[in-house]
Formats: sequence, C-alpha cells, structure tokens
Amino acid sequence: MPVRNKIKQIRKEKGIKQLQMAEDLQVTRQTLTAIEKGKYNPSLELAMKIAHYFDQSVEEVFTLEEEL
Amino acid sequence: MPVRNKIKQIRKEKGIKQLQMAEDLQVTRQTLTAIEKGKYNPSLELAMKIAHYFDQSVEEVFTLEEEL
DNA sequence: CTTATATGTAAAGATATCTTTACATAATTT
DNA sequence: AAATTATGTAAAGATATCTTTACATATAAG
Repeated sequence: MPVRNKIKQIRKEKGIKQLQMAEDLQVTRQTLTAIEKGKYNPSLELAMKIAHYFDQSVEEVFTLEEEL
Repeated sequence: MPVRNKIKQIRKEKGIKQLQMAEDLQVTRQTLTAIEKGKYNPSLELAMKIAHYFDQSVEEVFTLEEEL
C-alpha cells in the first residue's frame, strides 16, 4: 500500500516555491524535492505540517493506494 | 510540534484487542503498544492505515500539538 | 489458585526519514 | 547570451520507525 501525494500539484496551484515552502516548514529543500518525487514518504509529523500548510487535510494531500 | 494520538482510547471504545488490531494491520503488537504509549510516531502509511481501520480521518486520530 | 489472555518493556538489528554539503540542469530574467 | 533563480540529484551520516525474540506483569477465566 504505497502512499501517493499531490504536493507538487498543490504547491504549483498556490504558486509557492520549494525553497519558500521548505523554509516555512523548517525542513531542507532536498527533503521536499525527495518527497515530491516520491523517493520516500514524509514522517507523520511532516505530512501533517504539509497538509495544514496548504489548509487541507492529510487525506486531501496524501492517498493510500489500495491495490497490491 | 509533537504528534499525539487517540489510538488506545478509540480501540477501547470499539472493543478491539491490540493483537487483533496488529494482525489486521499487519504490524507487530509491539509496534502498536509503542505507538499507543507515545514512544514514537507511526510512519505516514501506518498512520493512514490505523485511521482508516477506525473509519476515521488521520486528523481525528492524530493531532499536531501547536505549542513549542 | 492455576491457567490463559491482554498488555508492557527491552535490546539488537534492518530499513526509512532527514540533514549537510555539493554539484548539476532547467527555466526565467536582464 | 549571461546571470539569476528554481529544481533535481547524490553520498555520508544521524536519528526514527519497525521487526524479532524474549521476558514480565496485569487482568480475566476456569
């Protein structure tokens, strides 16, 4: 059950730069890039910070893939 | 910003045993105990599985503490 | 009281998450 | 075209998450 995210899409819609967002969330830009690219999933804490940063719920940003 | 959870409380309300729940979620009972006790936070994937297991949202089960 | 069931805890090891440093390419601006 | 800004990537190291094995205590049932 991999987790997919819509971070890049939402970030683009809101016109936010990776660097800006990384600083606001107090993580490195590399962390954000890796997560957007699906290299790994964020911790629960970071996932909640990201969702709330977008004024959205965790489920609106991250989805648990059913198949497999 | 620590993450708090209501897993034990919700599990008790639903009358589910740790072992039963651990098997359903395909994690060890020790993992569940540690998370309920706040020794560490679950991964995002496990957090979403737990919330959905309870038919609840991540935010209903896990809360991001504001202060600090 | 003895047995069984539910929960708590711990240590060692594996893998995942995140940082730091560094470099590379793509896209935008001048 | 040159400079600046935005994004992609990688490797080493630190810490977090999770498993396995094992034992301990608490609560309930016989």
